[in-house]
Amino acid sequence: ISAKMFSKACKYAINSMVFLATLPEGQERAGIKDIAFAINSPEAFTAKILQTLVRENLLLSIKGPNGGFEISEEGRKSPLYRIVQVIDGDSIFVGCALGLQECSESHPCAVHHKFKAIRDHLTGMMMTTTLRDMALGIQTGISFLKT
Amino acid sequence: ISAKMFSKACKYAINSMVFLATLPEGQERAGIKDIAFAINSPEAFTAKILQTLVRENLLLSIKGPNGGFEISEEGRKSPLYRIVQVIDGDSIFVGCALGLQECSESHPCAVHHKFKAIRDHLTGMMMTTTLRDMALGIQTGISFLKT
DNA sequence: AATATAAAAGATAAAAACATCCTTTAAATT
DNA sequence: AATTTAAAGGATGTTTTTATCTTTTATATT
Repeated sequence: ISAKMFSKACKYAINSMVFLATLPEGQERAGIKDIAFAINSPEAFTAKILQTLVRENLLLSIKGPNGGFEISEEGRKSPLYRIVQVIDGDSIFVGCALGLQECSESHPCAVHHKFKAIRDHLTGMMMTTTLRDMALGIQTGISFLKT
Repeated sequence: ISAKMFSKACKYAINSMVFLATLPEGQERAGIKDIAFAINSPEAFTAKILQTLVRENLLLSIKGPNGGFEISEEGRKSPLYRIVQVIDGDSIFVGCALGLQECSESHPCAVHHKFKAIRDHLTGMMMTTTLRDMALGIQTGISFLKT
């Protein structure tokens, strides 16, 4: 058994978006093959996930020769939070750590307050982190998309 | 798809331990039926999880009439961190948020530093939170194990 | 010793997540 | 218009997680 902050689908989604964000102006489009290679993910599965991002208007997709995916206006303005929300829902940001159906200030689980601090920390970070920040790290060789 | 800080198995493990920690001196043992009822979990599945906790010496189990589970010496001294580690492993504390196999200071993912802060926050909290703390909240009616 | 109780162990099943493959649709090029 | 390219959509398969059921083992009581 293994706990995870994000699902694999979500990790692929984030890395795909970051990769697309690293592409230079004028050629900001990439096909699924290139994306999957860049982030070392299974191609078909990644394609499915990108479909969701397209449906949710974070990506644009173009069919046919020279087609591919690119980040939409909305995607460019969206915080990391939004990608997670679209793929994993927001249970990681609001759900009870111990599984209580109704966990709140008035009916808290045994670690409600301590966890709230962590969730808020996480939420704040995800709300303020942008693709641009992340892409910049990749572009300058400070951070990496694979291995 | 849904991300989760802890697996269900782990939540059941934690809640079971907390419930056992709330039992008064002299009758600190409970059977699987009582435990599962107290934390609103599936009985058979919870039993499996407790087996692991017994194997890892966080719990003692006694078979036969008046048998059941109780927290071991080691269990009583262990931080919440240990329960998670036993059931979910420590990937939540050390794993890469974006799935990089080798994610480190020298080869970081795009959110390595920001996530490190959160993981450290989480780890610190889990290392310092004790069953006793949690049980006290339950006993005083400040916090809850179910609904 | 026989019986009842309760956990351990093992087999099996259901659901969710992860993943692939094949067909269809849309767009560009010849 | 025919052909090629590439994503969308649908069906299907695999693995992991969650869950249940049955049999076995250990302990206490009669």
